[in-house]
Amino acid sequence: MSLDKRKIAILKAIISSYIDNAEAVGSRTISKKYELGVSPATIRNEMSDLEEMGFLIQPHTSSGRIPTDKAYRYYVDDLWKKVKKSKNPNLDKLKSIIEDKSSELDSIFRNSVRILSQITKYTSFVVAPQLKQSVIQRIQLVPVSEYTVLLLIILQSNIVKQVMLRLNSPIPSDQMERISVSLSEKMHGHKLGDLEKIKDSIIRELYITRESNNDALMDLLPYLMDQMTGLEEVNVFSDGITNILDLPEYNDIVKAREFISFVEDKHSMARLFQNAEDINSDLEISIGSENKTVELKDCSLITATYKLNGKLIGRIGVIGPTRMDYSNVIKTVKSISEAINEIINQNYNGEYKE
Amino acid sequence: MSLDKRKIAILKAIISSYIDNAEAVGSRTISKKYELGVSPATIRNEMSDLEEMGFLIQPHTSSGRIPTDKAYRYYVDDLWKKVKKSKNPNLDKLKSIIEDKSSELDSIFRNSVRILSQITKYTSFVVAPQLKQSVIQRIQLVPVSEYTVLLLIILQSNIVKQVMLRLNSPIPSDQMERISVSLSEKMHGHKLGDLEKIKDSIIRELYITRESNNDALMDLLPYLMDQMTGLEEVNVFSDGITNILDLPEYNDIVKAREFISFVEDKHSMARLFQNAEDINSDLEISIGSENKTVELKDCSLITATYKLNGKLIGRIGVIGPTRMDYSNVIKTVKSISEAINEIINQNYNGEYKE
DNA sequence: GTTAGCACTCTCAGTGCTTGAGTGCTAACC
DNA sequence: GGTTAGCACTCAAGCACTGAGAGTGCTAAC
Repeated sequence: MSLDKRKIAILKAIISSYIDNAEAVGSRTISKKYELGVSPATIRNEMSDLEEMGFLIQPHTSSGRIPTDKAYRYYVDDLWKKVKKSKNPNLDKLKSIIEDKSSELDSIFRNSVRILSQITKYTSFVVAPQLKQSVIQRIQLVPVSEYTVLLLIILQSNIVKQVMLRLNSPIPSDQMERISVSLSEKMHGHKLGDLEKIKDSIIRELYITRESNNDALMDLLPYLMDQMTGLEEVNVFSDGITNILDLPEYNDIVKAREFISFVEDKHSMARLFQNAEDINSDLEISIGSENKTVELKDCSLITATYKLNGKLIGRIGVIGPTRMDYSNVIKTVKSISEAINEIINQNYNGEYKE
Repeated sequence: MSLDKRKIAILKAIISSYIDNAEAVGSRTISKKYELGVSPATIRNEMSDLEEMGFLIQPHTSSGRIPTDKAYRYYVDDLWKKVKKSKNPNLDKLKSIIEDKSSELDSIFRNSVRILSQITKYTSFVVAPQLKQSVIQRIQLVPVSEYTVLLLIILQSNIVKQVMLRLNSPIPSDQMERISVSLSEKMHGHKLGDLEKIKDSIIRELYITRESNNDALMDLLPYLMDQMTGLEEVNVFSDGITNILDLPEYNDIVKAREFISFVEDKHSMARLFQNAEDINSDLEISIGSENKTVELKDCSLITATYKLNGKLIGRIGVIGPTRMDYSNVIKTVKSISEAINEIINQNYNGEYKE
């Protein structure tokens, strides 16, 4: 038994209908709504075949049929061929919305997820830069008050991380710059994630050099290093969580609660993309049981990467039911990730020109 | 008809029982669970009186009774007398949890709402500093790369706001400091919220002075001022939103959705505390219909202020059903707000000592 | 190979009945 | 006069039952 043209047409019709209505699709519905030129009885025969082939299941004997994950996979692969090369006509408009007011990374991400969930009507999220891989450019201390100093870690990607330090004793203002320079020298070129490892050796080196005369620095150092190594938190933004409450599949409070808990938990979201190997492709679609996480076995995940300097640093995407409007979501995720990529590579990666 | 001792005992018993079970309370239940020494029939008579006085209502003729907002108000006022002066034995423990790892404001707030919702099992939130009232201490530009500069706005409260600026042309490094000083001179002492108003006059003044020779500054200025005035966003953190899905009153998806949408919307949350006059008291309890917002007419809100320099800058609190565990929530909100106040006044307001 | 017809299945919404929790009222009690 | 037992009454909630409707699979005819 093979997937001939008519079977494909019927399968697509069933998937479309189910995506629209979330109701099991019967043969009569198909023959009425989609002009296939055959009677319900014929469609019934084909549907029976499709079920045997694993593309459809029947919730109960006398009901219509619903697509399986395998069917969605087929549908999406087919769709992808068409969308793959399509140009994005609204790129500039999207960019200006995303970059509205501020080109701060956080603001870019927040705007992106907002617009993504507005367009798709599903839940969207960004797993923001895992800065562990980022290389330190230099360190700058900025005095704030007598007993507080702002520590800026300027990364080579032009991202700036900040930590507020509390001092036990004031640092003379003439030493502030010297300390910044010393720290920069020691840390320049190291990855943020490696700080933990090289912490002790940096402290040792500074002890040996003339810097050990610098009391203020030596006092501050262990505390400062501690604060810096505690920076690797993953940032997750999400939006449109309530959108799923409009979907009939989440009429069940228990299911809704599970979903929301999962999405709201940064750690579970971050874990989705922990194994960097799996997520190399720019656009990744994971349908139902293809998800490794049990909690998402009824969901589909469409995510895209964003890169800086060609290096993958995070993912943006949409979570929805397996019955999602793949066509729209794929296009939207693709467009928005393209927009983000252009924005951050303009702003954080060298010669920006108006 | 007056609230004699027995009526009060019965009323409290009914409220307790309803807080625990969310089920209309009958006379038999009261006489069995709470030892009042009278028969159900007597309790029935008293309940009938309490209903007439507006403390109870009956959802339908043959059901038990549930407390009205008026009853909760009485209950809470009574409770407050006892809690008011109580000391908080866990203050130091709370402080260390809240200040875990970082004393960054954002991190303090995030930790606070997390622990607040964990303890209370309701939804908690912080409406973070409205910086409009904050006074600018000085301005500092920090070079990040050839075409990017980080603008730091250091406020007198030791809070630092940052904006990333993109340059059309590089600023010579010897001018960077001079620009910082000029800007600081002009803006020192002004409120962040007033920038919009004084923007033009600052630009004019700088034109008149020798600074107008400083091309880099004059190029940058309008863009910089625009970015600074766009900073007044309100920050809202929340946690434990899913907790409400465990409550029977939110078994209804529509109600749950309304609630979550409201809490997730920063603007609606911020609006709760817009009228500064209303919220002077350190601990504010707003029950059901006492809330001005229609969306919260079935909710109670328990919030506390946090202050810097004696000046109110934000609120932290809990939203839950009117049937909430007031005793626990009031104590917890009180403790946590005390902890926050101590932390931020140590860190952001002068002489910190270990 | 396609289709009309028919028997069959299963869900869903509506109906009526029963049960139980709770009330209000009355009359008796202390 | 306050308290209580007793009783009739009310209403929601759960349960069984029913009929309608949507859908299928099979068979026989086209």
